[in-house]
Amino acid sequence: MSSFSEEDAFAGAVSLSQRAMSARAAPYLDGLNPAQREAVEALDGPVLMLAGAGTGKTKALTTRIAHLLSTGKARPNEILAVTFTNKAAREMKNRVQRLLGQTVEGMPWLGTFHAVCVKLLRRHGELVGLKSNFTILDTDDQVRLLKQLIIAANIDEKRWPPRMLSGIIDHWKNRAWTPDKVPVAEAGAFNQRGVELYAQYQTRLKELNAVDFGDLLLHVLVIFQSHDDVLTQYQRWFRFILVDEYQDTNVAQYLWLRLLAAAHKNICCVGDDDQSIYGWRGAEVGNILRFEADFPGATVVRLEQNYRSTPHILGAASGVIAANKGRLGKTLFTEAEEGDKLRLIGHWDGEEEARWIGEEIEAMRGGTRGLRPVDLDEMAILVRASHQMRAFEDRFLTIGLPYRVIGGPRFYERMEIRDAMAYFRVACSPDDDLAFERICNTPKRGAGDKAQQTIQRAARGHGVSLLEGARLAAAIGDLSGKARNEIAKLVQQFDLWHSKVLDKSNNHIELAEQILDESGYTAMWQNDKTPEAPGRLENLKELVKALEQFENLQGFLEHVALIMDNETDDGGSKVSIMTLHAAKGLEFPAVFLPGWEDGLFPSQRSMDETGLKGLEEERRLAYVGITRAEELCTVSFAANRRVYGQWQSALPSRFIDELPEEHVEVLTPPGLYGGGYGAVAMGGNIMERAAKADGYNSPGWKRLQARASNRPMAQPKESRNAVINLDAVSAFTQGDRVFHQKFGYGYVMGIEGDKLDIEFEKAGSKKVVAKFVMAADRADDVPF
DNA sequence: AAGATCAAGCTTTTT
DNA sequence: GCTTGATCTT
Repeated sequence: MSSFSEEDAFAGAVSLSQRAMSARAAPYLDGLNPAQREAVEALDGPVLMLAGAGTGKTKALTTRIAHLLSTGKARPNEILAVTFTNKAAREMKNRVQRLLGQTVEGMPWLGTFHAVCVKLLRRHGELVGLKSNFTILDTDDQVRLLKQLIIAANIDEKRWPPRMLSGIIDHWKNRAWTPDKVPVAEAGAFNQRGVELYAQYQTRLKELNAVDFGDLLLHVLVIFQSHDDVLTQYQRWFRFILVDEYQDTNVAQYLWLRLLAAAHKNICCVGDDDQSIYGWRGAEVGNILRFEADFPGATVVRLEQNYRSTPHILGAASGVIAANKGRLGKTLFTEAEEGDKLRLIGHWDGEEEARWIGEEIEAMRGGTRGLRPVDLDEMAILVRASHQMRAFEDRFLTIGLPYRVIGGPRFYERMEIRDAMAYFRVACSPDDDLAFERICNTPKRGAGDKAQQTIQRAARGHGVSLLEGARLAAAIGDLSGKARNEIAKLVQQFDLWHSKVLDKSNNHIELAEQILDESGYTAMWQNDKTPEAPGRLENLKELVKALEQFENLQGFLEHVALIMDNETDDGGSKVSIMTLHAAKGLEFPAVFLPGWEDGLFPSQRSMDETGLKGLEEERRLAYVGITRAEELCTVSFAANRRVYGQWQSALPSRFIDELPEEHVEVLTPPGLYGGGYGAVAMGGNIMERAAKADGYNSPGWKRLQARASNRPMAQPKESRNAVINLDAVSAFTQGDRVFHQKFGYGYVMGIEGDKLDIEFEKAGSKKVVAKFVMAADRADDVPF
């Protein structure tokens, strides 16, 4: 079977004039250090690039692509370059273009594993029983489907939640186990019914002409394994393979790559075993550790010169990671100036930690810390678990410190976006039962459980889609009055919308707006009085705007499933708050690492579930955290913390003991040290170190003291922005109705300095800096 | 069928 | 402590 020709399947136009390029010198090679240069120039055969944090990995990788292209070794469409995130793929594409100083048309095979697999599967899906227009389910759809199967199988969904099954199936797919390949030892998972349900789920997906994320890879792998001709074609076509973040690959991805590289072995894997932090979702560090065994004679290049951090930061990070066993081992070095030591500070509780960090950020911003003034964009707070973020959000909201949370709910995962997408999905493919089910009673159409069961029955009885089932049920009269009318109307509307989708002369953006308006979906949110409603409407507008970049609705839906990132930065300088996981690949001049307490970090659960393996992964997380910092890294811990509403005390993280003393400066909060609870917070070993470092004479202590006496900041209510703030305050009087981004609507109950005491309708009574509040009647005009 | 009230459970996250 | 889902009530 070779149904494709080179022209259409790999339609990446070759815009580079190869001969001209190869004749010229390669200026892009000049900026490389010897190791990077070696990694770039070893074009043939297997290469493992062990790239430590901040060693110019992306530079080496992109230069390698540029080199492949400009030497004429490969055309843009003959290079397979896979990443894990869209962001990484985008960045790579941009940098290759910049290196070559011209647009590289094509590179159609530079993308995420999933995006590449979608492309392959659209073409060869029939080999695993898929039509080329299959839909991609996200986790939400997946779980709802599993729930139906669990109920149908008469299993108590309380004891055996769908999420759990979804996790098990994902795990199996990560390991490249189709239902027939699941080992007996594991098959009994989920109340002995795991494999059975897995098989049913796959059957159901096939019926729906749908795949989940795991399937994208697994199906392609199965095709490669069972269709030699197809595999051979791609082995020949992808003449050079590059893999980013190799330490994060799972078994399925590993097998996939190994098959593709088997013939020519021109595979270059880049990664850092010390930064493997995704074991819990199937990544196998073993893949990178085993590379040389898999590809005998591989060139192994170590990138060890770090261009990011100061020696102290690097030293602290190396000290921690050294405690891990089974590393490939790298010794990072830098030519940077010594800089500040990593700073360590203990606090009484989580709130105080947040307060201290807030003040520290303000001080650094003003240049008070003895450093240059640091912009908020240059600072980040990296936490282990997202619930830690709240303390910071609360604190920063109160003191009026702008922040941004990275991660969080992604745009396309938001309820209103998913609802809107479901409408579009049914309009495009009336057979999309999952989508229909989602919006059938949203907004409320009087079609509750009972009505939906009737529709289901009608559909199943006649072997048709839910939409058709609804048509039948409404026609026959199985539905009660209100539901019947409403459903009949909805079916009619979908007929109209579907015909408009098919009619190419229609503008898809107008159609999308029409669907959202006529269905009553927009109105539903307009009538909603909850504080989130305006934001949701804004998101819907955003969604419609995103349509502009696509030719039609179908095209949009196809792409959206794979693009889940949400990079909406509304300008303005802000401190970033994110998890350590989200911080991988990023860097900041100043980094705060709060919550270094045993149980929280390293996470108790991680250690309980996977023992030493888990602990080592936590340690790598610590390593990732420290190495994000360029100039200043501050680790902190709290003696007490409220977890799920309960106060709990904890000991400083064991990772703190692993920080080499010579790279650490122990800070003692002014006025707290020796004051009883400070000592408690510091714990025994930390106390020792504090004593050795002679906290009272350390530069950090002096700076802190200097700051405390110089800055009026330390006294509350007399902020440096007093003028501005008072201006903001004067805009309000008691009793005003106001709107706040996070807390929603409320009434001003009192004014205290630059803060307003507001009774929020949803959030209760809060004191908030005036400039973060607007008059309620203006709230509707302001996009946020 | 829809709102209200109550119990349970709770890392890390990309596609 | 707070959100989510399931059950109860009208």
